Amino acid sequence: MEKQDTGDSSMEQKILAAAELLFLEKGLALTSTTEIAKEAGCNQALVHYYFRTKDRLFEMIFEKKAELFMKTFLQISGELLPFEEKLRRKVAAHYEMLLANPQLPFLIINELVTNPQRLQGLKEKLSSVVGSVYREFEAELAEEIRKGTVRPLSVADIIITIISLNVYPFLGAPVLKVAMGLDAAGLQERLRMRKQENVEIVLRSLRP
Amino acid sequence: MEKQDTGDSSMEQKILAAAELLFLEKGLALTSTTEIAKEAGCNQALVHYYFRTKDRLFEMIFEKKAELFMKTFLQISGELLPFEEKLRRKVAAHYEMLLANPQLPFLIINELVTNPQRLQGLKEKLSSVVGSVYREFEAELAEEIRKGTVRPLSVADIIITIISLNVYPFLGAPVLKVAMGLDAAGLQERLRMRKQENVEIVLRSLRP
DNA sequence: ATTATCTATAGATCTATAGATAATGC
DNA sequence: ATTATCTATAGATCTATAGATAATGC
Repeated sequence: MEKQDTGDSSMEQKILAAAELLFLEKGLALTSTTEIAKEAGCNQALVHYYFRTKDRLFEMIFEKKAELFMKTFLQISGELLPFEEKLRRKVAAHYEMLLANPQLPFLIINELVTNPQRLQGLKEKLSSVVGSVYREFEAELAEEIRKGTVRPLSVADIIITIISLNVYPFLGAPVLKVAMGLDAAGLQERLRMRKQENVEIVLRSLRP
Repeated sequence: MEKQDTGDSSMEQKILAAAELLFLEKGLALTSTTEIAKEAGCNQALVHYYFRTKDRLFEMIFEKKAELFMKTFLQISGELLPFEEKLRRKVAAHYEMLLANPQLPFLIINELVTNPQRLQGLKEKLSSVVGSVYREFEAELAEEIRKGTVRPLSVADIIITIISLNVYPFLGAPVLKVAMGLDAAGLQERLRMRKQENVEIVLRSLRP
């Protein structure tokens, strides 16, 4: 038998996992280190022993999640596909990332609204990667507009459309749930079906 | 000279206004009664004298705002207009309400995610009014679908589309600002231009 | 008299650290 | 020896209330 892998079960990892769970649920301000310790199964001092401050712990989790949130658009690029098909896949991939991480939008929006200076760090971290993809998409879009297969639109507008359609249902989930009288399973089902609808709406929004 | 109108300048009103300002900015949890008092220009005990608990004060503001947020769709109904024109106006009116209250979506989403039981009260308060408008819209939509002027879609899907497109830009404002390198004025400008685009996308999403 | 406002404070957090003890690796 | 974990606590909030004083309405 190999030595048991402690990578996921060491107390440090347990604290990280507990913090992620709670931060995703309630955000930074409403989660106490006492609660994190309880969830992880240790005392509160240990949280500080490993991560020094609550803010540093949060930052580690937040940066990882924010990167995930913002980088999804990159995944499909580079492949040799027609514009429409590539876009279709990007929208779907973004939506699938959200289905797998439904609490992500809340974490990010909540934190960036209440604590805008956290954006600065993110910006520097992401601008180089995001910038190149943005320019690639911009060039492809210009070509489509020139050919007349897409109506004149800015990249920014298209991205806002995609993110709005994909992200909002997850942010508004509690409202949707009550407004439509759904339980957790019904909500899940509805969210799953929304993917195709979003792809469809995005494509329609581009037609000349 | 008339006696000065104290309706807006009484300390009670000042506290309410200060609380609204701060709750909209940071939500319930991050706003202290001490801060509200300071903003209103009194001491902290007075906040409790008038409103007993922070939660009751929050609830008064929240319910008013939530009603505003959810009732906008009602405004255009009843008028004798073709379906498309009515929808056009509803989407625009909803967006204009958001332009006038850009922090509203954050307040509501933030609170409903972190404190879902607050939904119960809202549900009872709104279901009767919202229900009737919903059914009216449902009937009109069914008629359009029968005529073949709108592709088969559920009311729920259309409402999700509208709310997603309209609400998200305001929730994501901090991200947009950084992502596009805009200042406050540039953001304002971009948000204003988005109204027409949203109306356009909604109408395109319905075509058969 | 009643209502509005203030000062002071009890009691409940919560974060971060100091210092003691237990576990581990050499 | 070093690292992990615990207990205890200082110091900083923050909410809510009690009780004193000032302002107002009759």
